[in-house]
Amino acid sequence: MRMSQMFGQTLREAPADAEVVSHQLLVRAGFIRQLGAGIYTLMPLGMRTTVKVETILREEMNRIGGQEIFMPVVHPAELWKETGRWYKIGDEMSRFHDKNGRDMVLAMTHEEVVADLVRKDIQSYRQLPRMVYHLQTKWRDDPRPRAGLIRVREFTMKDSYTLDKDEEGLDKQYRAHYQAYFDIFNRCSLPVIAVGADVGMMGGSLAHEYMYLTPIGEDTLLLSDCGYKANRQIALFKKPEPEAEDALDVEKVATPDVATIEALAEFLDIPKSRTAKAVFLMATFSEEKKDVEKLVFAVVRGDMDLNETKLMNAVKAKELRPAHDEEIADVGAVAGYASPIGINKEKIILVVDDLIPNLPNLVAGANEAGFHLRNTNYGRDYEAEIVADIVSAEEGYLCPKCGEPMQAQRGVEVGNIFKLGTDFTVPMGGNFLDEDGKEKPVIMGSYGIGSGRLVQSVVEEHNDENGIIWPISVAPYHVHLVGLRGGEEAAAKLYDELEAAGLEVLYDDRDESPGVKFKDADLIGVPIRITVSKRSLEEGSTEFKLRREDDRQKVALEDTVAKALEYKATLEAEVASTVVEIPYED
RNA sequence: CGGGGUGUAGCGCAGCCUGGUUAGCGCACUGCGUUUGGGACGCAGGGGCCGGCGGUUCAAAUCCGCCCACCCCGACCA
Repeated sequence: MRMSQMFGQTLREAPADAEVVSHQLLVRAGFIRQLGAGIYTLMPLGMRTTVKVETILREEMNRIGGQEIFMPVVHPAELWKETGRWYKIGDEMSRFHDKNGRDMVLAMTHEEVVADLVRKDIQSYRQLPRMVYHLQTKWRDDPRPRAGLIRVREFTMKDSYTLDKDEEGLDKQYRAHYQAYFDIFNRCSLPVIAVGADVGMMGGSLAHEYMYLTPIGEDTLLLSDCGYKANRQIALFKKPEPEAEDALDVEKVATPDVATIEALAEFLDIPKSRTAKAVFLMATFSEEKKDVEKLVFAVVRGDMDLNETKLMNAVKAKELRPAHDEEIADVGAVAGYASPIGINKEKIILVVDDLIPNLPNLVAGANEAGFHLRNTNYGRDYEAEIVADIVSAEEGYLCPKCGEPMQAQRGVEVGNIFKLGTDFTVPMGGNFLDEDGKEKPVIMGSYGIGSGRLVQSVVEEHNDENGIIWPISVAPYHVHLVGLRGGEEAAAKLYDELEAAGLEVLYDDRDESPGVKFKDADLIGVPIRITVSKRSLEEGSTEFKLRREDDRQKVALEDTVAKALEYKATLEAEVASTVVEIPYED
């Protein structure tokens, strides 16, 4: 590509609304342009890198038996009504009517379409196992797009789906993905870890998330030196052992204008850990066809944070939202001064963290504005319907496996794998006839990688103060050829020769000063730079520089193509050497 | 959805508080000339419904109201 002909330009300054380095660089270097919140155009450079990433995705999916298909981005709503997700998912799914007034949806994901294919095309166990995948646009009207391509509303995803006749088959395909995903990220030179994850709205039994560890990540992970690692949504931890203490009599104390745990601890001069915190949430349950809301009253130790994912799983709700003050008052509780003692238990589901029964003499609300109770004791003063772990793990909490303090780190979820089971094939009738003559639902797995998020994560990992430093595997070009004054003719000839040798070359033939060309080369970040100038030609040479290194090297003009091929091979071999077997961890 | 912030040329910004010539600066862009190994210089240019609507006023980028868009934190999220 001759730069003088390329659509798009580099920017000296990044737009003010780009905060994350990788976002700034992708915009400045001319890879992406924003169209709206969470909606981006891929420019020629961004497109080339994306194609590189997608090629890797295809190769690795094909390698484990994937068959590429292409499913639509617009779906009839009927499919989503069949699995219930039409009702379950809120604003995040965009809906519209076609000209006949039929409900349509923009695809957020494709489980329903796959299940529909299953019921149309799979009849026998002889047709299993199978694996299909596609690369397709997804639309999720996310409440908060952010950080460039890291979190967008419209994005391209590689999603694959496995179809099996039994759990063993699913496990086999799941493990194949587990390894293939590491291979994919390694080929992109992106370091990731796989962590246990909540199955969330996908349902199913087991899930891993592939996390790129970085402060710009939006998920929090808990990591232990012993190897335990999990998303905070589900991370376990070892609860502290409280000191034994005799239960004392309940005592009502006036606590005027003390409505928070902080204020309460200060007012009574006690640690927050000696208080019980009450949190109210409205939970939605499906009963028959209707949704029913019920107030969940959760109690955790005052210094700990409620984990809504754990709570949601504990009460088996499909949705949780903060309760309004009126809803809290309706059950006889007073926000800020609430406790389970003396509450109308008919109307609520009381859930107590499993640490609470071991904690004697906690301070809790009196359900009366301005008053708290000292020395409340679980079992004597109240009992809960559910006792479960409903607290979020934090930095420094003890590892559930080894008991040592854990570290909290942020991460970007660049991929995930799910054992879905029969959650989609049962409601949609995706059955097959098994060897034993019985009809059974096909067992599914679902596996996703967002290509844009992956591209930006690579940039976040590989950059310096001058710009991007692409790994050669996903670089938009292999070689950035800089032609300076006096070297135009030789550069143009070299450009043709390099391309003829199979190299992808970005040739800066613009009428610009050397400074501008070098700055742009650094910004765009192509791994191998070759400069041809009057100065170099006087010595009969060209100048090589790797983007990631500072030193330059003179190479005889006639050896330039060979040298470029050699560098490319070396860099590719380096990347390839990182692709290794990763032990599978549940 | 809650909190905070920003909308003035392609990008970065000043002007607004205290209303009043033709709305300004840097980069980018066009032409000419000089320059040429790390974002050059001179001269001459082009480009703006000052986010939108409404109001106050003789007069609004500037004051007031409503709306919209975008960004950040949180909530949410396969």
